[in-house]
Amino acid sequence: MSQSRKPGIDYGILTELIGYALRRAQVHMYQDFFRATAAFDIRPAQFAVLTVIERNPGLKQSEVAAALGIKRTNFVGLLDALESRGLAERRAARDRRSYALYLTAEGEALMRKLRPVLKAHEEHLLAGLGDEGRRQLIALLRRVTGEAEPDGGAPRSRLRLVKDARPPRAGSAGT
Amino acid sequence: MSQSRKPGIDYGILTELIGYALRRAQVHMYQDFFRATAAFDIRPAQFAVLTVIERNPGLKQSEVAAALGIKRTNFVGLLDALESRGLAERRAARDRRSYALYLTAEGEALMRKLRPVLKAHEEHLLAGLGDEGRRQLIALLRRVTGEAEPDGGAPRSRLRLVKDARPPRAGSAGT
DNA sequence: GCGAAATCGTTACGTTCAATAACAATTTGC
DNA sequence: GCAAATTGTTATTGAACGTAACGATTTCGC
Repeated sequence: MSQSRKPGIDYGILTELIGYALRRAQVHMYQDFFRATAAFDIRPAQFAVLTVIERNPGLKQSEVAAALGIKRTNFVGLLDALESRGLAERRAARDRRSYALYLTAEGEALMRKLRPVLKAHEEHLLAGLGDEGRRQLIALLRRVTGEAEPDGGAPRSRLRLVKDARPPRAGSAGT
Repeated sequence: MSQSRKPGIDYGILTELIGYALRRAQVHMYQDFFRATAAFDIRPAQFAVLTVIERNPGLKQSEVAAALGIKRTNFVGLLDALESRGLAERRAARDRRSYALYLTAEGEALMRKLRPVLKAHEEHLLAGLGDEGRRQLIALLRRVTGEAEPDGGAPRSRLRLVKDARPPRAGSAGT
């Protein structure tokens, strides 16, 4: 678990592979997520589900699952847990094959408490990067997954580097 | 699996959380890893183990496991697989409780073939970032896990940003 | 309309990954 | 020399993720 790089070990090409650095960083943040949310007993996937339901009330299960890249078969148990904890609920939909998903009042209250906790957890863990470092990191990560920048981008210098700066590539983060 | 962001869905705070972007990027690279190495039937953890053994021949199991943040109980099966494929071997060590680990000739040959494949896989997937973008990304990721820069750093501008650049923080990547 | 095909949620199942507990063999410390 | 620690191992558990199949319902082609 604690996979800090051990001194005296030669990691060879692993030091150059971004995939490896990515995995390590992800494990690191994952662990700190649990540390930060220990009082709430919530997992990252559960938080993501609650967020999507909260912001898009009335979606059906398969839509929420698809939005998060979760197989709908695996989503069943995930939602069962949230529903039995009284955080989300399945309501009857027009299409009687499906359910429309909503947060309960309790679910919304939890999210109001959880959001600042998670923001603080990230600030805590990423303090060393600085504001611009954080912006850079998230922009780079989005490029890795081939996403465009979310609209909300202020027109401030967004990914300009001191040297080797590249014009935005066709088909990716455009204007 | 294919967790591209769906249009028409409001992801709320998830768009701001680096942990979420990190997980998505990691899944993305993980999948491309398998695509790139399909002909070799090797998994990321196996590659990491082979790398550490190759660069540090003679280490004992617990040392390799610790270097990669793997529990030694889980390392047993991992190494069993590599050994039964003839890629690595356990040799008797002075301390008769332990084994000294080495690559076989076949293991070394595989690594010679695998390294360029993985470099190409990363270049392919990260082409959109540019050289400086890749350097930046790996530097930022290392900071997330609280590591110092590996020595090999050329004195070229290493993490300077156009604005909001911060002096290197005490205890992290100092010059 | 009506029957075939698709969609939706669900169950059952298998695989992989990571964690804990316990144990035998061996080495180390006092 | 004997208690304590280390090393590799097994057994077992739980979580995460995938596939196959099914019943209920809706949609599509005609």
